[in-house]
Amino acid sequence: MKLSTKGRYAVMALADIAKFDGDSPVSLRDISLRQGISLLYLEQIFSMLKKNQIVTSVRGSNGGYKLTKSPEQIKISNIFSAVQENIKTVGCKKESKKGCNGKSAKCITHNLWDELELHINEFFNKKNLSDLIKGKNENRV
Amino acid sequence: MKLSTKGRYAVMALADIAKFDGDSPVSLRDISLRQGISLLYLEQIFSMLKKNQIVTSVRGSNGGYKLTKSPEQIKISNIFSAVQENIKTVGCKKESKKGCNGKSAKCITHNLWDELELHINEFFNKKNLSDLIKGKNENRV
DNA sequence: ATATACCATACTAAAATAGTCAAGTTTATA
DNA sequence: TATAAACTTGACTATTTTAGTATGGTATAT
Ligand code: FES
Ligand code: FES
Repeated sequence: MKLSTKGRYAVMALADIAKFDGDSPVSLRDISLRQGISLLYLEQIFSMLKKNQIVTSVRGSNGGYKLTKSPEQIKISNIFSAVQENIKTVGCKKESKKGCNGKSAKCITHNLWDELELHINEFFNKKNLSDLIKGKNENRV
Repeated sequence: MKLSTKGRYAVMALADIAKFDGDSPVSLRDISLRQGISLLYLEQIFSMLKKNQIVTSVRGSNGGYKLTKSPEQIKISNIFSAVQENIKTVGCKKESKKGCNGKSAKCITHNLWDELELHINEFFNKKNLSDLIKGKNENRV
């Protein structure tokens, strides 16, 4: 089990915007250069972030992206669900009565994975963008 | 991010053994039938569980597998690391000085993923097999 | 005008996953 | 002692997911 780059890059890029935020929007080109992420890949990611109102865009020369809210208000969970990289521990559908192995009842491990999912989502709900750009992270790229 | 079947099946199968534990060992054939997991896949998984002393095997007719310890003593984290399905949130090497994007420093999100990994491992350290076979799970398959 | 930067869709190589297949060895028991 | 049940090992493969590229736009500041 590992985190996908899509989710990680989304957070990384938004943290970059939060850090270099000013009057003018931040361009994907700058983020690409600073964070070492492919520009084309960033475009794909930001398309989703925009659709989900995490960022707004300014087109044209000197354009770029801005956060829709303050970094404190943007939770990691918001970002992950925007790029559709949700934590999905259980293989079985939540609404379905069927279990993960096609049986009629939920399996013996079902509650465990459900609890884990809750646990992780709690973590992502507690953390926001501003947590990343303050304190001991200050000197990070 | 999702859990692999290998890790989930390992826990499921061991919970099955814990539940049907008696004098005689539990055969993979029985587990396969009860839990709806491919027998051949189970064999692969149990090979690893045996190598890591989670189970012992009894060969021959009427053979099978037994837990090496009581269900209370077998933590989910033990099982996951035995089948090499460890949680690995960060893309970058722990010991390396380099970041996930090839840069010389750790990236701005590094601490976050590290914390998450710790968080998840804590959960898996707290949970053991006996948690699965008691209480509200009793009526589960 | 034109360069910069966002926007959208389609495509693809590589890696990981979720198994299967083949060919054994061991041992209880009929 | 024949036989079937069950463990053991290693290689193999189809499918899916991931992590991007590629192409061809549109909008706008200068
Ligand atoms: S994980 Fe939900 S039924 Fe098995
Ligand atoms: S996750 Fe470790 S440096 Fe980016």
